[in-house]
Amino acid sequence: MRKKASLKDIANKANVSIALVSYVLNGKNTKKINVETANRIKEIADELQYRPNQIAKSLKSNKTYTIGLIVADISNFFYSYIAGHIEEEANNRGYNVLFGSAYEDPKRFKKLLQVMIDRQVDGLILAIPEGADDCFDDIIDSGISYVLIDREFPFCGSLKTVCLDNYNASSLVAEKLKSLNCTSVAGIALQSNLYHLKERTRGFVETSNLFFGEQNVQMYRVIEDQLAESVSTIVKDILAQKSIDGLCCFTNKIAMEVLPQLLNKVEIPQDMRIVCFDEVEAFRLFPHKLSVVKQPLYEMSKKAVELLFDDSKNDKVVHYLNATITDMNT
Amino acid sequence: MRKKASLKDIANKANVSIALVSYVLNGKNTKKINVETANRIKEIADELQYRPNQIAKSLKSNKTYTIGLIVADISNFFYSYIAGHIEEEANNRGYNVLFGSAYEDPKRFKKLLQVMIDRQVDGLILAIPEGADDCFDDIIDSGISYVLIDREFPFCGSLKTVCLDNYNASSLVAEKLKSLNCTSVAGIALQSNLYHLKERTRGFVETSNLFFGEQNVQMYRVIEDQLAESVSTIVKDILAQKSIDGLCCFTNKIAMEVLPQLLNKVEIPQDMRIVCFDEVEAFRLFPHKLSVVKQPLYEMSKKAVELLFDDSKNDKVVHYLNATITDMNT
DNA sequence: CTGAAAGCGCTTACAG
DNA sequence: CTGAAAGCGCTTACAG
Repeated sequence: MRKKASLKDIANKANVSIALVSYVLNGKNTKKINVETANRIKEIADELQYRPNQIAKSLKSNKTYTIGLIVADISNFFYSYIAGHIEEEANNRGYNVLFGSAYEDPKRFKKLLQVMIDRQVDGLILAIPEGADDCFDDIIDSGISYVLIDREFPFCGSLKTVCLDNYNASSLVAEKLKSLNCTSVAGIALQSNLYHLKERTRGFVETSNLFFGEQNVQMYRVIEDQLAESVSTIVKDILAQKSIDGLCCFTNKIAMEVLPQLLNKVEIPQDMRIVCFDEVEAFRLFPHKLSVVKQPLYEMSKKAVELLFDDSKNDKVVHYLNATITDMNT
Repeated sequence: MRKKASLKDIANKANVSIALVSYVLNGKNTKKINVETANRIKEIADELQYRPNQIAKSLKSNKTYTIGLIVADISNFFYSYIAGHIEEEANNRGYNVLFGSAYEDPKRFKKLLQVMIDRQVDGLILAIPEGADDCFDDIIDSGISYVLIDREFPFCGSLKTVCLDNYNASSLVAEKLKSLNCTSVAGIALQSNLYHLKERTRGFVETSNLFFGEQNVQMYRVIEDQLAESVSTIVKDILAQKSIDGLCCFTNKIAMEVLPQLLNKVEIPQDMRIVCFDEVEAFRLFPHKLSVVKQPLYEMSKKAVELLFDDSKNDKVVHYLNATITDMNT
C-alpha cells in the first residue's frame, strides 16, 4: 500500500507552489505557464502516480459526480436491467451511481432518500413505493434535480417523470385479445394504490368493456404477500367459468404464479389466450404460446438520465413511453 | 430550495464558536459543556434543519462510508439479488453502495474499479470478469479492503473470497443424476477460463466418470455470444445419441436456451433427467420436473459484507459455501 | 509566468 | 466550560 500523493507532494518535489501544480494538472491558465515547468510537474505527477482527491474536489465544487438511484426492488429484472443501464448512461457522462433498493417499503425508501440527499448526490432517479409520496417536499427542498421512473404521481404536482403509458399499454392488451378472437376476458392485478397500476387496469377494463361488453370483463385483485394462495383461488374460479378465453397478468410476479397453475388445466392457446406484462426471458420456458407486453426498458433508462441532466424548463413534465406486444413461443 | 445550514450558521446564531457546535452536535466532550448552551445549540440546529456536510466530514476523516460493488452483470438475477442484499447489509452498518456492472468486460471493470478507488470507497466487493485478473496490484496498492465474490483466483495470491464450492456442487449434480438412475450423462457449460467455472465442470466430470464410466460422460462447451446456435446443435446431438439420459446445464443462461429446445422432443423426466444451476424462479414455468442447484445467495451477500469489515488476519482466505439441490415442478 | 492567501465545512488537540 | 487555530486536499481570484 502506497501513500496517496497530494498536490503538495508534487509541489514540494518540483519546487513550485501548490497552485501552479493545480493549474497545470487541470489544464487551466495553460498558455501562461512555462512549458518546461509544466512538463516537469506532469512528470513528477506521473512518477508519484498522482490521483486527485475527489472528496476535496467535491468540497470546493459542490459537485459529487454521483447520482442516487432508488428502485423498488433490485431483484426484479425490470429494475435490475434499468439499474444497469442507468449506471452505464451515467458513466458515459462521468457520473457514478449510488444505489438503493427500497423493497416497496416507504420507510426504507425515505431513509435511503435522506441518505442520498445528505451525501449531496447531483441527481436522483427514483421509483417511489406506495405510501412514500410525502417525500416530494424533501426532494424539492434539497434542490437536487430528480427524475421519477416507472411510477407517476399526478396528484403531487408537476414532477419530472418517465414512465410507460400504462393506460395505452393495457388498451393494446384488450385489442390483442380481441384480435385473437376472445369473447370473455379476465385480468389479474395487484391490489395497489399506485397510479400507474390503476391506469394499467383502467385501460384494460375500459377498452375491454367496449370490445367484449361489461359482463364479459372481470378484474381480480391480489394482495402482494398472499400471492400464491390468492392466485390459486382465482385461477380455479376462472377455469370454473368456462366462458373466459382471454387472460391478462398485470405484473410479472403475478404471471409467475398464474402460469404454472394453468399448465395441463386448460388448452393454451386454443381455449385460453394469455398476455403478460414484463419479464420476457422466463416466459421462454413456458410451453405454450403467449403474448408479452414489453416495456422499453433501455429507452426508459436512457431517457431518465437524459432528463436528469436536461434542465430546460419548458420540458414536458411526464414523458410517456409506449409498450409493444410480442408473441412468444410460437 | 433552502440553503443548507452549516456549523458556522449555527455558531453565529447561537453566539458560540464553531468548535463548540461541533462538539455538541457530535456528543463529544459532552460532560464539560454547559447544559443550557448545549440545548440552545441543539434547538438552533433543529430550527435550521442542520444536516452535516458528509463531504467535509469525509475529507477530515478519510472515511466515505461507501462501499464499491462491481458485479459481472446486474441484469442477471444472481447478481441483482446479491446486490440488493449487500446493499441492505451495508446499510445496516451505516454504509452505502456505489455500484457498477461490468458486463463481463475487463476494460469496463478496470475503469469502474479505478473510479471507485479514486472515490476512496472504504471497501470493495468484486465479481471479477475473465481477463481482469491484473487488477489485484491496484487493489492491494490502494490499501482498500476488499472481498471477491462468486469467482476465485487461486493463482493470484491469497485473496479474500467468498464463493460457492463449485467442485462439490457439481459432484452433487453427478450424484443426483446417479440417484435418479441415469446411465449416461452430458453437461453443457460455458467456454471460459474462469477458475470457478472450470472447477464446476471438473467436479461434474470427475464424479460422473466414477459413477457412469468415462465413455458415458460428455461435456459440451458453448461460446457466450453464440449461445443460441451452439445450443441448438448440441441439443440435436444429445437427442441423436439416444443413450444420454442425464443432462446438466452449468449456468442459468444456458438453461434458458436448452430447456425450450427440449420441449416436446424428449420425455422429461422419464427419458431425460435435468439439473440446472441457479435462477430458480423462471424454472417454475417449465412444464416438467427438474432439479436446480441453488447457491446460498443471501449467505454469500451477508458473508461478503461481514468479511469486508472483519480485518482479523488469521481469517480463512477463501470461504466456501455449499450448494443445495432442489427438485422443482414435482 | 508564478505564488500567497482565502475558503469549501468540518474536527480536534491545545490553551485558557 | 469555551474558543482560536491548524489542517484535511483542493481551487481560484488576485497580486506581482
